[in-house]
Amino acid sequence: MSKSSRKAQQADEGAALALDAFLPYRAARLATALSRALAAQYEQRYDISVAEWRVLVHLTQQTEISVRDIFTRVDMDRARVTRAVQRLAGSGYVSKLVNQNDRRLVKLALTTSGTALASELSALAAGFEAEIMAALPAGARDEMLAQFDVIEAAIDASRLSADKK
Amino acid sequence: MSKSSRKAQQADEGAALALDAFLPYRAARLATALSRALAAQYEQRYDISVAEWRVLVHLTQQTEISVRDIFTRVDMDRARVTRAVQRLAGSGYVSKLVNQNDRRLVKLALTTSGTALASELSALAAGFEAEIMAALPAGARDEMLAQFDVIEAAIDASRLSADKK
DNA sequence: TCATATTCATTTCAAATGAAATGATTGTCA
DNA sequence: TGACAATCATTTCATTTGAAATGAATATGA
Repeated sequence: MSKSSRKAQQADEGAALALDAFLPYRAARLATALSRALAAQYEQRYDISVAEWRVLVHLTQQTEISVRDIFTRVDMDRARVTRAVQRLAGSGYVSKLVNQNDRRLVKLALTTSGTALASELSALAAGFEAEIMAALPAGARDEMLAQFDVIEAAIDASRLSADKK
Repeated sequence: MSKSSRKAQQADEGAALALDAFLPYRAARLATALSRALAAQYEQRYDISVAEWRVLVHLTQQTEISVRDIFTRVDMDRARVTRAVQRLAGSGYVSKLVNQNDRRLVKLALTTSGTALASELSALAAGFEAEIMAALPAGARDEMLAQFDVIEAAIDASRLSADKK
């Protein structure tokens, strides 16, 4: 079907929103494409879900951390973090201790094997990203991330984001 | 907590992957932030889900279309499209007829009220996007979408994406 | 033409998801 | 100090999700 023939099928009312040029839709599509492609690299090989992967990587950056610390920073539901942590603890990748300063908190940390796994996964992820980003000019990635920051800030700023969950 | 104090907590092994600078994670975060903020604008007001919204907008662009046409173009599962269509048909926004040329296919189209709703939603969505994108320099949006195209193409090209669902 | 394969939409079923409830702990303030 | 509110992690429960199964229709090719 040619592009021009499409016009004949256009709905008559008003200017139709072009979904392919609509940022929220395109962002969602990009995110699932990236997530799927990356997950295909590690899911079966390491039997790790996306949520578990995020927790693992997060623990690489900050250890001795609580469930709350993770889900506030990592854009996941509290329940999802709890479940990911349970599974990682069950597999021996993460240790769970009670924080003695505040016994409501859990003190999470990578075990030795967890650290090793996180290293492997980080390398895999970095390689994946490098391979993908090779298709773009040099500074494009950082520029893009900076723009993401601006957009997220704009969402927070305007009361567009309602009350946030 | 200062940025430098974080260093003390860093795990020792290798270079930690910075999640905040990792594109797949950032894309996912951006997508959910945009989706949530936009959905907050219409979900309760129109009682429409994200999936239904996508189907509706898609029908604005091409009418007389099948379920398959939608889910191949719109990055949704076939089941999800079927369900969204069922709900839209139940609400009287979309008509479902059997395509007489190929009776396996469903012929979807917006009803009058569906067209009206789609117009309202499109306007709402366009306004939302404009408000958000006002935070970025002029050409930034199109440039970003072009980069998304490149990234998606790179994912498809490399066998990184396994066999695609 | 007939048998088989393929394509389409839907349904089924198990797993993932997240909002709200729960129980345990700590903070607040009278 | 003690009552009440707030915070944390977990669990519960209803909903959503998507992979695979199903059934109907069409395509293929012997």
